[in-house]
Amino acid sequence: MAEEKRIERVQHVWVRLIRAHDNVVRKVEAAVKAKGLPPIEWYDVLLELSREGGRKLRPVELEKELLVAQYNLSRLLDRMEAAGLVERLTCPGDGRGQMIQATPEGRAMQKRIWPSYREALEEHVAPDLSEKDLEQLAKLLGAIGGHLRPGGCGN
Amino acid sequence: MAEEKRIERVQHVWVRLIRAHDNVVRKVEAAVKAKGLPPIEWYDVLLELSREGGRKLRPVELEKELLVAQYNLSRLLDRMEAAGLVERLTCPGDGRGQMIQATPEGRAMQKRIWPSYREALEEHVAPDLSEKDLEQLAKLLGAIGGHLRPGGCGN
DNA sequence: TTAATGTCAATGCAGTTGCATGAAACTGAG
DNA sequence: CTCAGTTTCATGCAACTGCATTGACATTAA
Repeated sequence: MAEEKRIERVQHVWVRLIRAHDNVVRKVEAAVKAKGLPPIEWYDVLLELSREGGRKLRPVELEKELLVAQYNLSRLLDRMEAAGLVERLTCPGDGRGQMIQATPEGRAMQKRIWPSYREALEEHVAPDLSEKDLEQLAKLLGAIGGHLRPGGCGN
Repeated sequence: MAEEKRIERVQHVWVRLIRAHDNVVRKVEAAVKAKGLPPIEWYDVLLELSREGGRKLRPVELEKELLVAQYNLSRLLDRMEAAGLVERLTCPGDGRGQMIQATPEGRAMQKRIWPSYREALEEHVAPDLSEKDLEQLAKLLGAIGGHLRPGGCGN
């Protein structure tokens, strides 16, 4: 019965987590796409590569930062490379690996995406929640997911 | 500056919402799949069909309940029908539509899935949160997503 | 009734994901 | 050094998704 009560609450969280995620992600993606900008994951890659004033990263590292499966990242980088936003450099000291680096176009694209992205977040992520609630929600969600670096524009 | 503070918090929520969702969904799906059971969306369909002691639903209605795109639902039902879990009946009074109904196998499958599903939820959704926190989290998430019916086993 | 419009569901196609595997390169024990 | 085991990244294939469209029927207005 204490058990019953618990599972019920867990279910509430489960259902609403999925619903909230769908709701928010769909809206933000739609807003960004509506401006003719690339998908959010592209931004995430570019953001990671722009940290600390621009850096090279191994795909393996990106994988961990971004929570993307290896084969998906491989193909995501294919697409971004084809679009001229990132380069694959040979990796000194490890012949298997590579270093991924944003091209100038990639950096420009990141800067170009950010305003729209930011606007979409403000508009669609919890527009009705108070500052206090936002903070509380972030804290509770943080207890569920692993840790993640802050988002933003990288500046 | 008040604006700055706000967007920062919004971003925290955004990032953690995605991270939490990924984390939880991936684990629950993996756990259920590991037992050779069908994907979660199949359960969701069967659950909806089992409410109120078993009912027929139009795809359009399922669509709204389940937050699935029309074309995806159409094909999801293809698969479930092929697996013998649901039937498409002709819809009296509307020649375009159809009524979806769980077969006996479908109802059996739903009952068979539930224990594993429940166990996975208990284990992977917020295992470290107190009852109070769960309730709070559900409330805050509820403010973000639209409303949704409770999950569970339908009994 | 008819014509225009709207709703329900299916489908072709291209793009994406998951899974399993493979090839190349690194590592470390002997 | 050599070989077994591991890590890094790519890829063939099947399944799934999103988008656009179609076809069938329903509804409304005239």
